Amino acid sequence: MSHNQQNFVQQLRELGYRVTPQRQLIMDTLCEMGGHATINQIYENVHDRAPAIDRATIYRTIHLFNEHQFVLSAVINGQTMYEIADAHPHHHLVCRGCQRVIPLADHHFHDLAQHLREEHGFAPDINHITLHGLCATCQEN
Amino acid sequence: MSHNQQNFVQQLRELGYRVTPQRQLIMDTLCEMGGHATINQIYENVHDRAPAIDRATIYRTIHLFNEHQFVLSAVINGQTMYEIADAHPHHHLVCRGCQRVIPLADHHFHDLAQHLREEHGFAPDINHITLHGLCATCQEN
DNA sequence: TTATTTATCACAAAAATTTGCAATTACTAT
DNA sequence: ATAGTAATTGCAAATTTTTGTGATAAATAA
Repeated sequence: MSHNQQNFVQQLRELGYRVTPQRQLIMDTLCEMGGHATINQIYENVHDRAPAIDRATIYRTIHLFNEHQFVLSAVINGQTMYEIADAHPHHHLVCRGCQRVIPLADHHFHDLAQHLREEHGFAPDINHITLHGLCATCQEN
Repeated sequence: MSHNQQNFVQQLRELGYRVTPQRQLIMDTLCEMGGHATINQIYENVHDRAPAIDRATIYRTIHLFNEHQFVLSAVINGQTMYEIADAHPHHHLVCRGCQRVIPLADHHFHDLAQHLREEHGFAPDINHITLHGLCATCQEN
């Protein structure tokens, strides 16, 4: 029932999709879960409230949401994690040594994004970029 | 049998892994395939030459190679693609409208990488970054 | 409201990926 | 060379993800 939720209903309809109880519940659940969640965690949360909802519906819905950027995805430590796209774009550095996730402010990608727009006419999705690498600690080992 | 291959054998041993015929054949195959390949394409190529090699071995081996950056992965159009890590780092812009893949030269990430190193002590893997977004053509629609 | 249309759903089946395990084989040290 | 050891493999089973399909229900128009 958040502000996001209102937009979401309207946008779904504009895109020609139907607003079903399943989709609304899944979106509600995602909002309440907050941070990163796996498909299975999402399923379990949804299933607690509506046991009849099938896994296939979770998969199809999350993919639909992701396709239209209602939900963002990132592969962290081999697991695909999903997160609601909110008003605070942020990025992650994932260390492949210790699997630590370091949040990164938005502005670091501004120059790059601007360059891509100007030189390539390409509008990058820069709401949620995940870069992998090695953190300071793990570089020493 | 390429130059890569020599390094690869040595590096595998240094990391404490064994150099098996399976691993060598999979590496050979990846070298010969060149560009992006799905797990299934890799399996089929390997299977043609060595039918006894199981899919599980392909999965385990590709994941091992990816973990140690012998092989790079990128999710393109929902499919995970694998590619040998070669001497020519490059990046991709993937359009989520038309699924077109636009190659991008290495130097665009230099500033960003330097910043991450200096400010966060983080050493990013910038050999093969994939950014998603909308290309010039698809933005008009 | 009610009827019509068609996207979406639950279920089942298929396909893809991961995991457990006994047999094999690469490496190491004798 | 040979023996010892431990990682790796193929196979089978388990798990996860995707897909096909008839029944259901959301949107639209009368």
